[in-house]
Amino acid sequence: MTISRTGPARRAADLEGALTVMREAGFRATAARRLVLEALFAADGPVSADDLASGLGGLTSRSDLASVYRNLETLEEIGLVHHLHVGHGPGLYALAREGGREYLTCHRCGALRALDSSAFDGVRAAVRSASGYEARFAHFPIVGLCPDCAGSANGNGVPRS
Amino acid sequence: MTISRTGPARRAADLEGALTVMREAGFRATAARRLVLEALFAADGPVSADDLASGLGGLTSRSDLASVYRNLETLEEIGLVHHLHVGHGPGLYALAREGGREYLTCHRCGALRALDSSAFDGVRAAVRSASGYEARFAHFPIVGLCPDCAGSANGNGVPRS
DNA sequence: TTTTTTGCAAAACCTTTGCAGTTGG
DNA sequence: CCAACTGCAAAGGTTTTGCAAAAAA
Repeated sequence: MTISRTGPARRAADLEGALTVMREAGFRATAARRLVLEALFAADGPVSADDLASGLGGLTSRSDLASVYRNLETLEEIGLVHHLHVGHGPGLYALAREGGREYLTCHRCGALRALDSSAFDGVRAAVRSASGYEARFAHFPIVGLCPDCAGSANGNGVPRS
Repeated sequence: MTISRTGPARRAADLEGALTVMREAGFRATAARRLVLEALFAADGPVSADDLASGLGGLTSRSDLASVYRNLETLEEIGLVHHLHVGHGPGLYALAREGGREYLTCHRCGALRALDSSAFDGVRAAVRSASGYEARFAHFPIVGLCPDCAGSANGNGVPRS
């Protein structure tokens, strides 16, 4: 499957709530899925599939990378998870939130900033007026220079993309 | 090398002009570079390294993919070429243009639209006001629904990202 | 001649897939 | 019990790298 047909964001308060949602959606509550969800709840921002499979460096238990990918896809179909792509790195996954979040990332320092979708309404209007496109920054963030990097002069530092 | 330190856009009118710029920058004018440049001049939009190595499907001569990648990197350092990333696909390369171009792409149909950087000034202002970030859409385009796809209802079709 | 560049092959990186064995319901 | 799911291993697509041979200046 090449397409991830993302469902609407469905918020679960905790692990058990998420597993209940899974069962209601007709999926099984397996150990592998529990591990992925535990790691997602433990993470404090979007993380890679490899981070999740590695147990976030000791925070949670290790699991199989292929299963993590398969389960992330399933969780995303259900609407419990969403993912985005930052620069040249691996895809990043996070628990979905009510209303949705969209992102900005700094090409100099790699900072990733998440805002509620509504914060981008003005940007969307500007894009619409410039091009007619209806922009979304949930899956591919806006890339630019963050205020910190813009502040610290310009010629030094190691750009990340 | 992980970083492509893009030089300022430097426009060359034709193949020989581009090779002259290369020599002035201290690089050799080799057959492999000539092939890459020929293909870039022949292409009518951003194309992948593989497209270039394959001779654009018969339009130009085939060449070695690894050399194409190395030469694209060199050409980008010099400022003759720039590249961007669209969705999940391979990187796309094009000859640089005066003033620079930035992009929008449609996540439904894959359309890629290039505009002069100045067309994005309003968008940049909106991003600055929402977040303080100084946005650039030259390397990672704005992703959204193009007017055509937005027009043709919404439920069908095959999304490309 | 000598330093740069090439072409091939192999590796690296992220992600997907095939399949036999396991498990949740 | 049996369809859904797992874990491993292998493959896929893009890009990078090592290295001996070739070629530009």
